[in-house]
Amino acid sequence: MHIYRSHTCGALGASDTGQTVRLSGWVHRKRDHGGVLFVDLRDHYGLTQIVADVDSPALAVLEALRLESVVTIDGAVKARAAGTVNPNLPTGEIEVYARSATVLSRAEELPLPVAGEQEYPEDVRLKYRFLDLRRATLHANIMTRTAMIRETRRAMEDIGFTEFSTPILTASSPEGARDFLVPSRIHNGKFFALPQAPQQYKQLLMVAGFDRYFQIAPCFRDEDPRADRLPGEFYQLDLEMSFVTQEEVWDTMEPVMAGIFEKFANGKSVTPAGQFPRIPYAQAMLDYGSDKPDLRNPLLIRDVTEEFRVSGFGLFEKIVADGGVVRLIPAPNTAEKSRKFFDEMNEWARSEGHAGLGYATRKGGEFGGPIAKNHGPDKMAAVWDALGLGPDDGAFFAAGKAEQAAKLAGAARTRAGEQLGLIDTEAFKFCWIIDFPFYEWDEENKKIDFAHNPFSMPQGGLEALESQDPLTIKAYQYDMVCNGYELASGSIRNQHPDLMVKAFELTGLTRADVEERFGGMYRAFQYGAPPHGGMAAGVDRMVMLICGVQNLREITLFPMNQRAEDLLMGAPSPAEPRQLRELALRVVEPPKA
RNA sequence: GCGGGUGUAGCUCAGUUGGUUAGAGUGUCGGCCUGUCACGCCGAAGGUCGCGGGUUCGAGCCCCGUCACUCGCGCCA
Repeated sequence: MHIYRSHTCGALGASDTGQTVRLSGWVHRKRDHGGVLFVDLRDHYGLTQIVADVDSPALAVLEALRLESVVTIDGAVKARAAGTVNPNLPTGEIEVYARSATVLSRAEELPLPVAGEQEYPEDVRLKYRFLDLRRATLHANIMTRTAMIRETRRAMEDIGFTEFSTPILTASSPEGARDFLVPSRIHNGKFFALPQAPQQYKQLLMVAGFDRYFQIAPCFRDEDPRADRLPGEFYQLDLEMSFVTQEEVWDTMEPVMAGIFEKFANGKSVTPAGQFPRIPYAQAMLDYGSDKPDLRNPLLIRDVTEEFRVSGFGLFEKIVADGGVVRLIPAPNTAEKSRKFFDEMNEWARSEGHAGLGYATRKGGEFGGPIAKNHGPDKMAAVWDALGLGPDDGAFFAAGKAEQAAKLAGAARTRAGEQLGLIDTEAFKFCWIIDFPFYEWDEENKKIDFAHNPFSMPQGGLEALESQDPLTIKAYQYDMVCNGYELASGSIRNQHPDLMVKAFELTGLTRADVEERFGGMYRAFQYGAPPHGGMAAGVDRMVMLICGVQNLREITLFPMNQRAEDLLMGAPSPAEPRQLRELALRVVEPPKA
């Protein structure tokens, strides 16, 4: 017999009754009845109940053992008596009567319980991540993550994509996020950068003629994290295609993404491939107040600017007169909601830094609230009729400059949908947000800057760049959005050197700047570059959605904390003086003690 | 860098208007228990109420500062 096990802890069933077996695993739980002891023995595959009574030498061994110690059990499979079968356990029809128990590794008192799902402080979980990872939910999430990545690879290869690994030590990109730098020993004073994304490499692969590339790519950005944004490093499904239009990218990737989600959605509905709504950016900002709308929320923002151009409500009238807008967020069937509900929404808006969120209540056709009083019931009724709102529908109002009002309206739409229980939690609703603006106004530096990817193709090409107001130019640039999360971002790339230079010139850079900063790609485009485009999808976010968790740490093996520290490995840490000497580096501000 | 929330036993949390000795559950340790599966019963240990200052006869509770964690804003082409 194998020295550690004949079966795993998830393998035995009624048909194995009578067999002599050997199991190894962790002591998950103990139930000590004095004369008889039950141990739930756990491994990766499952739990098996071990029994030891006074006739077994295993009793004394197991009684003295702490939870999470590792043991080998020799014993016999016994069918459980009627009434003692555990229907909640796959191995619940049997138990193993222990003849002997061999301790392989003793556990100290645990800083973190493995059995059960009690919440535990983040720092303890991260410091003892190896224990945390034994816990059932996290363990299963990690397996789901790996299964999803395997499925992604299979799906991409099935439709003719080839996976390539691109360099991790590469050049700093002057645009975008803060880089992680790696000092060069051979070239003192010079630095590698870890890639924020394989963007330039994948475009070079298209120039090199590989046609369809993908990679489950590690990406590195030295920016502050969020619950849905890991500090330091994360993974993307990165892909690029040659000789394609943006519609072909969408048509190619809808089946891949819908397919992965359907496979792991566990009964939840998924927007079918071929039916992802394609919503222009400007429309999304009007209807949802966001470029990553949650389509599970049925509420639609309405523009009521014209209705308040002449109004007894002086505040809104003035805002409209000053060129601002008024947006309405319906609050359906809120006649029975207390005043408190509406007031709390207003307080919330103020706490988010907005001037305030107006509201009007309606009950049986009667309007309430200050906006309705001042605007007048007849004019309010006209608004309600025009928008098709009902006699028991209230509404929230966001007024101000177009951009701020849209942002507030979008946040209020999300919050109202949540508070009113309108979000369908059993669905994954996908859409594309398309036609992003190519440029935006950089208020800080008082200049035009790229709104998104500077390598995107502007719609209208060179002609648009030369003749149009830059801020009105759109890009062949798109995001894939699911349930309010930006899951992927992509574009058709600009592969014409002159067009590229012109695009950068409008942001204040020169041809020489472009040649210097993007030399490799600029050179590549001189020697026959195919039209190409692609996208990159956040693998971590996909797994997070499927696992139904709100935080990326619940689906990541060894995450860093919010201050970008690895508490398990103790990173980052000071460098040895010898290392610094070799690199010709000096730490000028010593780390705080 | 900025804003919100939290901080009380190892952990999850309660603690009234500022009032005597700060509690519960869980875990740990000890004892009992032959059919449990979140086993049960008895007992014990375990607290600088994050830290510093202030107000007060009296502070876990009020005020100021600070630190940590966390969520968000900035940032993330």
